[in-house]
Order: sequence, then structure tokens, then C-alpha cells
Amino acid sequence: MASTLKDVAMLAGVHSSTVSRVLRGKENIPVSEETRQRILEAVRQLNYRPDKTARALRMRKSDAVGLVIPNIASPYFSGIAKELDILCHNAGYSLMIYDTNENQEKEIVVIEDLLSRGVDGFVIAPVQDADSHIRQLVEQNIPLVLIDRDFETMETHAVICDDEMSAYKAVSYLSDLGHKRIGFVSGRQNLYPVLKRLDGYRKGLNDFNLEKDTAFIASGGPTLESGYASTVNLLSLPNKPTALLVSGTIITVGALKAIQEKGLSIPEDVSIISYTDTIYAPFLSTPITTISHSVKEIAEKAFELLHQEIKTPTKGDVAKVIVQTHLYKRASTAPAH
Amino acid sequence: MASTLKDVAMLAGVHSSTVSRVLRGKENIPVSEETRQRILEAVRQLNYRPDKTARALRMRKSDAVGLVIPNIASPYFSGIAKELDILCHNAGYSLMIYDTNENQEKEIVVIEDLLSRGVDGFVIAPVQDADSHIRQLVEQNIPLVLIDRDFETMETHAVICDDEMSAYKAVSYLSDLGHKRIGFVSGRQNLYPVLKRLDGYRKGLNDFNLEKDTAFIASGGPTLESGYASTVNLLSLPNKPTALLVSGTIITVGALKAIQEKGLSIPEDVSIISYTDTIYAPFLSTPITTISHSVKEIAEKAFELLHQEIKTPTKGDVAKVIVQTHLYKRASTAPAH
DNA sequence: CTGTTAGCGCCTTCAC
DNA sequence: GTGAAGGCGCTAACAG
Repeated sequence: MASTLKDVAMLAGVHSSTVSRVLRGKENIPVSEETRQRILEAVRQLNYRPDKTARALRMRKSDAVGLVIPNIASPYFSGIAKELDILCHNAGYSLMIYDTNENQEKEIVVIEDLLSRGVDGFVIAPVQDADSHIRQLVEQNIPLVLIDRDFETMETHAVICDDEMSAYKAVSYLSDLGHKRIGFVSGRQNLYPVLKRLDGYRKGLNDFNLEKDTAFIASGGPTLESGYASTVNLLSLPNKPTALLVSGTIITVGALKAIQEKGLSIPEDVSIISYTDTIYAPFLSTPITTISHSVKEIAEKAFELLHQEIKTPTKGDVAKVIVQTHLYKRASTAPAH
Repeated sequence: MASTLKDVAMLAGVHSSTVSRVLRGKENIPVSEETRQRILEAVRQLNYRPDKTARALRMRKSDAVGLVIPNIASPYFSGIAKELDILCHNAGYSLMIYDTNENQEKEIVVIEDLLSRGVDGFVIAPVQDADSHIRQLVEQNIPLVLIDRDFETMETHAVICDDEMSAYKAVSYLSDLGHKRIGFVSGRQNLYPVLKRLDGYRKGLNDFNLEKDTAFIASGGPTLESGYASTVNLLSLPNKPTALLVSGTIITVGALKAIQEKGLSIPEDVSIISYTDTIYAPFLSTPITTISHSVKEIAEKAFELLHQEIKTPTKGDVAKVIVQTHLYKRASTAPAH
């Protein structure tokens, strides 16, 4: 059994409230140097550690923030988790990382759990099958920053990527290489980044006079199998694309597998640009051209907004921060034949 | 402000203790069907959710378990985190994932934090620069399972891999291919798996009569740079190894980078076997021979042990579970020239 | 300067 | 069957 304030107080011969005062050492609170030392000594002897559960109950705050992400096994989200964790830790918060497994029900449960554990704020990459539970957080003025996936009509802070522009640039680059038929492979189409990338993709097709065909757009679930199936479909078209814009790490692996099994080669038969964050990108059989995110920058902006919001709530004055991505040109993109 | 038991009691016209009884619905507790319904209705109306902070304070248990890992951005640990999260969630626990960043001080802080938040148990992959804080957990009979990294002399449950045997088999395989000089590249050498793999490696060198040279063993920190530097060193030896056994995902990327920059090719100039869990392994420029872990199996065994321990503490009766790894032979290993 | 008092929201024992 | 009382460990307001 861990020792309590009372135990320390007993040993030091004072009242527990005095111990409490000393321990949280507000500068302006008067307490004699002598008793202070006596208390500190008792704390040491008993190896006292404050009970954060009790503190949280009493204070209505927990010095904890909840990170809610759809897939901790994704290098993108785990990268954000890592960076955010470091920032939180340095600022004296604990970061509680929860995985929703891209499942809306679980997200709702998880947010309620975090709420009932009294976290001071949230960073959420929402599943986006529903939004009312997020809306509730906003209405209750609970500090919240969305990352990667925004609900545009909602008054929340958000840190998102330049998805529309990055897709547009990718298409532009492929167009410069002479590609006329570009496929779009992605996971779930209700996700904000996918939607935005689609916008950029379509805009690109338009502006550069490329072939438009709804069959060139293949979206599925967030799985390797889905990426595989989508790519197989695209590459089985009589009039198949000569280049692919692929969203997501695991989708990309599915796409690579499909291409390999079809006996096609990159970039001779098909060029590829991928949204992925794998450190293996340069070492793939064909080093792959990627659009990459700075997870550190995303984490930093998100933390900054959240921290500010926790300290001094900004009533409805909301920031939508856009983080620039970067196109790393590697060997998976080549002129169309 | 969220509603409390009292609010519900008010609305239902009963006392809060009655509400509490109904809500935790122990079958054998008598309560009239009528008031029960009235209470349930009030709960619905107020959208009441129990406060887990208060509950944890009162009950001395939180229905939460803490996962403490050295690097959430590693596919190995994030894979374990994901699987464990699913298991915990299904069993009604919340999983709090904490990253120690391979830093001993932070690990200590983080465990104390989790402790003071009243978690019911721990799953820990320890940093292993120190062990007294872990020993304390054991002494206080706090449910605990170590994963990946064991303290052999400590009476704790542990789920570890067959590191010695897997390294031995890797050496055996390389020996069969005719390699006489095999290098060993890894991260920190105080880690249990690294130590065990070294044991297996040395045993292999012995049994198969391979060249022994302490210069063939290059261990460093847990970074890409370290893996890079170690590999550069090995491959600069006058009498350099023709094969490398590499531990760790990020170390492997460093090694690949070094080989590439040296202008060497795999497997012509150097064969490689890697302990890594990247899904990209089959798609690398040379698909890499890997020793892979079943993160799912590790998570399952760990959860089983922990769950059991939380429900009915087994005084000192401790299990060390060994999970088999698998050697996936790919193109990065070839006969020595 | 320090002690007393009164809860935070919940659960458990003991009454009735 | 249900209510009242007490307390988990902590902090804040008020005394003195």
C-alpha cells in the first residue's frame, strides 16, 4: 500500500493540508522553513507519491491528454504519437494513447472512457463515420484538436495536411512525364484527406487535360487486401492507367503486391506515387516516389493549439492549421511510354 | 458538466446508493423492478456516465492496464500495442499506452504515473538500464508481465522470443550457404534479446567452425545512425564479413543505407538476415530474409497472463513464455562466393 | 504560519 | 427493498 498525505503528516507531526501545501510549493504560500524541511524528509522516508486519481477527482483536471487515433500500427500515426508524447511529457502532461482500430463504435467508447477519466483535452484523428460525439465535445467546451482528418463545418482546432494541393502537384508531375491515364487508389472515401486528395486529383485531370474515367478511382477499406484488390481492378482495365496515385502505407503495400503478381514492373509498366511514411521507401525494389508528412510538425502544431486551449480556452476562436507535405521524387515515376 | 449519480437519483426520486446498486446490476442484489426501470430511464435521460476517476479512487482499481514500451514508432512494438489494445478492450479494460523513448528515467516516471493513476496491471518492455523500479512492482505484488525483454533473475511473468535459438538457426543457415565470416549488428547490448541473440550467434560460430573476431560484433544505440555506423565499420574491415545478422527495424535501415553507399550489393557482396517486422520486407530492392515475430501471439500470451494475475494473483508462481519466431528466407541471402 | 472543515463522485456497510 | 453515513486521497476555503 502506498503512503498517503496523512501518513506523511503523521510522521512529520503536522496536518495533511500543510503537507499538501508544501508539496505543491506555490511560492506565495507561507510555511516555515523548519516544518517544510521536516515534511520533505518525511516524504522521502515514506517514498510518498501523490495519488493522481484522487487529485483528478478533486481538481477536475488530470494533467493528462488523450490521443485518439485509428491505427497505432501505422507509421504515420505512431510517428505522431511519439512526437506528441515527447511534447506532452516535457510539459508535464501524461499522454494516453488510444487506438480506435478505424471503428466508429470503439471511438465513441474510447472518448467516453477518456472523458470519464478526466483528461484535460483531446487530440483526435476521427474515424469520420459519425460526428455527433465529436460535436458534443465541442459543445461542452472540452479542449480538442483534430489531426489529419477535419470536420470542416465544425468549430474545432485542426491540424491537417495540404492534401488537395499535394495531389494536384502529384498529378501535375505525372502529367509532365506524359501520363494521360492516372489511377487513384485509396482507403475509405469518407475520410477528409482522401476526399481532398480526390479533389486535387480531379482538378489536376481537368487542368492538364487528362483522361477522366470513374473506373480510375478505386477506394476501399483500410486494409492491405483492399489496396491489393483495388489495384488489381485498375490494372485489369482494358484501357488501364499508366500511373497510380496511392493513399496510405498499407494500401501501398497491397498495391505493390498486386503489381508484382501481375508481372508488371515499376516504373516501366506503371508509375507510382504514394502517400506513405515508411522509412523503407528508398530501399524498395524501385525506390518509391512519396508524398510525406512531417509527423513532428503535425504533433507540434497540435500540441501548441491544445496546450493553449487548456490553459486559456478561446471561445470559438478556432484555428485550422495546414501542414505542407513534400514530394520526394524517386525511381518509381518515369515518362510514359 | 456531466451528470452524477446524485442527479440520476434526484430525477428518479431515489437515493444515489440505490442507483449505484442498479447500475452495477449485481444479480443477487434485490431491487424492485419498478424503481429499476425508473432509474434506467433517468440514466438515459441524463445521459449519465459513471466517473471512472471517482470509481477508481473508491475501488482501488481502475479497469485499466498500462503498456510501457520503448518506442511506439517501431512496427514491432506498435503491432503489439494494437493487438493488446484489442484484447484489453474486449475484456473491458482500457489500455493506456506509454512510450519511454528508450530512456530509463522516463520509464521510471511513466510507471509511477501509471501507478498513481491506479492501473490494475502492467505490460512492460523495459529499457533495462536499471531494474529496481521493476523489482518494486514485483514486491508490491502489482500484476506485471514483461514482454520482449526479460529480467531473468526476477520473479515476473514474461513473454519473450526464442532469441538464442533464432540467431543460432540464422548462423546455421548462413553457414550452410558457405559463409565463414558473419557480422552481428545490433542496438544496445544490455537488452535481453540482443544478449540472447549474441549467445546464439556465438554458439553457432563455435558449432559450425566459423571465424571468430570480436570486431565482427557491432552494437550501438537504438538509432538509424548507429546501425549505419556499425555497418560501415564492419564493412570497412580488411577482412570483412560476407554476411550480416542485423537486429532491429531501424538498425536494419541504417545497415541498408551503409551497404548502398558503400556501393555493395545484396546478396552478391554481402548476405543479410534481419530481425525486423516491416511489411515492406518482400518489396525491398532485394527482398530481405527476416526473422519475424508474431506480435499477435506475444500480445495474446501477455494478456492471458496479466488477466489471470489481476483476477487471481498467483503468489510467486511465475511463467516465462517463449514465443517462436520464424525465418523467412528471401533473396538477401545467397551462397558465399 | 498552520489546523479544521467540507467536499469531488462513487461504493459499501449498516440500519430500518 | 431502500436510505443514511462514511470514506477512498486530495485540495480549497476559512479559521485561528
